[in-house]
Amino acid sequence: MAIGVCIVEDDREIRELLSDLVLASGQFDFLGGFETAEDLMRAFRKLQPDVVLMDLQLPGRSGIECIRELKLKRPETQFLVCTVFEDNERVYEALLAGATGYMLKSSDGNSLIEAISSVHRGESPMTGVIARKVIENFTKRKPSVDYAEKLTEREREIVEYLSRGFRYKEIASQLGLSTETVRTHIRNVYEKLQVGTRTEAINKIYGNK
Amino acid sequence: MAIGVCIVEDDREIRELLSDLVLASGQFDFLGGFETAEDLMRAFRKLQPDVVLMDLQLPGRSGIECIRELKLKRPETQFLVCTVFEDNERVYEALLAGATGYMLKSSDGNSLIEAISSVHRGESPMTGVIARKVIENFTKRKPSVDYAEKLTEREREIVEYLSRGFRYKEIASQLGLSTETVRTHIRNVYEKLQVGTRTEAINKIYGNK
DNA sequence: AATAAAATACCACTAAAGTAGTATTGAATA
DNA sequence: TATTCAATACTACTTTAGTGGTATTTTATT
Repeated sequence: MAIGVCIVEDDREIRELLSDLVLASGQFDFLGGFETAEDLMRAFRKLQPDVVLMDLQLPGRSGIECIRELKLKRPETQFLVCTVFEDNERVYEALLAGATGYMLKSSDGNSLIEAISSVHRGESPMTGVIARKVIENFTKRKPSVDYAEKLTEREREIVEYLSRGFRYKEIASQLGLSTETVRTHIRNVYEKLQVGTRTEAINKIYGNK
Repeated sequence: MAIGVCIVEDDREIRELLSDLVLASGQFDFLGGFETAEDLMRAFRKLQPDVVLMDLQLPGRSGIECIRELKLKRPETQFLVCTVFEDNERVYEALLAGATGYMLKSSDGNSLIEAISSVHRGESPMTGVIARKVIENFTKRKPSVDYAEKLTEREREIVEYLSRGFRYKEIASQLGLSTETVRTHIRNVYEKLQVGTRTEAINKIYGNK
């Protein structure tokens, strides 16, 4: 069964160029070219594409937002960004949103065709320049602040239980405390972390984001 | 001025194969092949290579340790890993240590030659498979497919919001639903995952550690 | 055309989480 | 020694989360 491919690109000429490329290769099932993110989003459910070749700068909703939403709906679809930009910020955003490949419009046709197969195989095609940006971005990512350090021993202990989904009274009985004490500790933790719920606290400390 | 290249590889046959490749290309100034990390480290100061082609599994000190030390001494030198391994952990470690390219021994000669020029130009040559691992490593939040698969589109979407700590009514307004609908979806999610709280659901899907 | 699954929505209820204020005790420390 | 911090604990209250039952509409599938 052929790989279903959609293209989102506002410039008509480029869109047709890409469509021709995909069609001419004979390896894909071309499902359609779209001018805007909204157009794709409307058709997405019906088409269920395997790969979406996506420009980032679009009229209306940005390609990045579009990827974020659609990737949630259907994680199997691979989003291959194809744009003229290769600035750090955009690459980073796109990948965080769920893109798994990042190519430049200046790439030659064969590379693009190969990139489409490649993302579909579960790889992440990208140029060496972009790969370097990705690496720089993620080797520099430091654990910002160690929130856990702000907490006392007891608080850390309790947060650990919190993160496992224990109830206040369960934590209390585990640690031999009163439920009210647990409640107080948690209140203090939230105050220190500047959060208001269990989930926010866990995300802040264990960095689930 | 030609690019100065060193090779570190314990297998003599492969080392000579790589040396020949580098020499035959005519693009590089081949500075020497080394059997161990220690050997390179002794000669490093004198040679001041632009690019080091480096195996990771070596007798004595590991390639990763070697990169860590030498990259500190001379950041201009680009370390291009060339190994048989492409497991997540090793890729991650090598890049953190200061490698900027990661190729497989199974690559063909031309790709390797091109990769050497590429790292020297400030790019990060790597295969699509490795790029995917890098991306996965730094975007995290890889929902366990087994559980996520059991959920419908809408449910996955809502769980994502849940995991970020949104309240029912916040999710509802984000998605343009009634709070009661959100509540119903979440109830169904809990039923499918056999859990009873938000935190348990998140841990089951996104994996707590 | 009939059926199943997904998405939507409501009511009523209980349990748990979170907010606010306060207080006591022991240990460390300025 | 006076003070701060960590740990303990209480009352009283509001908000959010989770449970159970039910029902309508749309979309896919047989």
